[in-house]
Amino acid sequence: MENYYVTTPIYYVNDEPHLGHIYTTIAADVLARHQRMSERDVFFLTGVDEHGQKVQQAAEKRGIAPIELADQVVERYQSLWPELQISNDDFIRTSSDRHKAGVQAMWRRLENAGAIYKDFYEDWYCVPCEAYWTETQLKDADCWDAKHCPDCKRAVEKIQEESYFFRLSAFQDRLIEHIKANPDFIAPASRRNEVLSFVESGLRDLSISRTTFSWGVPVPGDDKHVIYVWIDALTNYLSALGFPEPEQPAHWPADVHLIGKDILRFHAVYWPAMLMAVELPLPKRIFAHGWWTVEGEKMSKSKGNALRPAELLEKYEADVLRYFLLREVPFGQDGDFSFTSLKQRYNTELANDVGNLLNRSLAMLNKYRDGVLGAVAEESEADRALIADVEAMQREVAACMDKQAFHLALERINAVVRHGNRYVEDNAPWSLAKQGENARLDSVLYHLVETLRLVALQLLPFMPEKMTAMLGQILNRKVQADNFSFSADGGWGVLAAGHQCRKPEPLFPRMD
RNA sequence: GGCGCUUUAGCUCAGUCGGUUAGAGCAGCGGAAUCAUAAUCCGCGUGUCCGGGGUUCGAGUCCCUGAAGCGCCA
Repeated sequence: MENYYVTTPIYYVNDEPHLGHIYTTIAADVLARHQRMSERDVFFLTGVDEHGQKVQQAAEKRGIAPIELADQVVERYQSLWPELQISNDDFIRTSSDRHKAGVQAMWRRLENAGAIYKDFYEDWYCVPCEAYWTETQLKDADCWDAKHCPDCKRAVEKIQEESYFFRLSAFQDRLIEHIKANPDFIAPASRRNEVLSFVESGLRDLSISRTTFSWGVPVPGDDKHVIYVWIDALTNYLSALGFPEPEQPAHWPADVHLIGKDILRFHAVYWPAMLMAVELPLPKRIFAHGWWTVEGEKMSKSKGNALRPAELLEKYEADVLRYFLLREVPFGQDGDFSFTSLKQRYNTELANDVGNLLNRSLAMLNKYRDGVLGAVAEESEADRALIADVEAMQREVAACMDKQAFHLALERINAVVRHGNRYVEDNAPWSLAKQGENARLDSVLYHLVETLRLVALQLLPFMPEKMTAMLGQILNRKVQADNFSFSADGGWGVLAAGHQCRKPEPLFPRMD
């Protein structure tokens, strides 16, 4: 079986879960579920980044140990994921022993490869932002006199410390070569351009250790130093797979790292360079998605308009959120979360189109045929067109998923649903029933139910609960989302004549 | 300041290699049907394709230039 490895970033425990976190994780989940249905050996990883000065200071402020603070926030993530139907195979914590072992092994291998050296580091640091600023950056931002952070305007501290460095500059040419030779390595294309121009403008070596705080993984053989965020956090993608035992885990390299655009450089430049240094294969793809605004406004703490996942889940079912987030905005672009728009998509696409097609089809099957599917005597032109459309949808959705084009996949599925509704009008089963044309009636109803079944199968990764319910109505048995595969269930004609369907129950009741 | 991207119907956007009347969804207007969650289906768009210049038999699609917005870097 072919492997498939998909990751989210590890989320920083200084932050409560918000819309951006659930967005990335839902996207990863949909990919994982789709690939499992395509019978690939899927490993879907998410987790948390617990280390760093910010967490250490926040914990001190509250008078608790960093690990206690981390435990509290970790709990929020770990209880949230099941509610959103997230099917991750593992959850990595950077405070875990297995991760620390992986990070220290990574460090040693970088060291053995001659990619690490010790020097002095001098810079200006903003603690709240965890950002370093050079003197020129402060001057350019007109912040030099006041000595404050160009981002948050709070005070920056001068920092000079002994530090280990990673020879990032040594990998500049190979990175450029790799990005150019692999057009799909960084997506979307606009991000790829940005990374390329960043690398081409010249890379500086990277400071990779700190002596100013202790909450992290110690540098092997030099306990004064803690390994700084890059090597610590990025190595999670390997440590979760057991690295360094084996040195190249079976699921490596990752098929896709899903990330927010804010951490693109770390994933598309630092991480590949590190992997080059230790001679491991690079991830096949890095996809940076966009940001959400809420009702047209940027989310921020001061505005208090950040959407809390727990509150959203009180208002909407997980599947509805999953659908909306991936349908509303092309993955990779920024988008706006508005309740009006969510309701409109729900009512038009889910309630009116999918839900109602299911409902009217099963209602007619029950009304005219006691819920029992008949045989298809003769295929009409319209029947063949419908089948061809369903099969084209299956191919095209698979292609979309390979490109993380969720919105296009959903649009394509919706097109089949609309075709189904048109097919109902064109063939008017109610007239066939009235005129006693039972052979044709059976055939039309069969094509509808089979179309619905295959539509549900394609939507299953997006809306596991809703589609389980839909398949339950069609198949008339208790079903589980992870028992379906495209090869076993995806063919046209799996349902046999004589099959009994349930009476319909509204799947997506209209919102007011 | 450098590099890049975007600007197409009321709204959100699609338009591959330049080639017949520039498309989709939503919203709006009109009609049909009645199986259904009053849902569905059909019909209806004379849009300065941001402005200006150019290349070409022909440009939304290529080149130059200007404007507005955005991103990355400095």
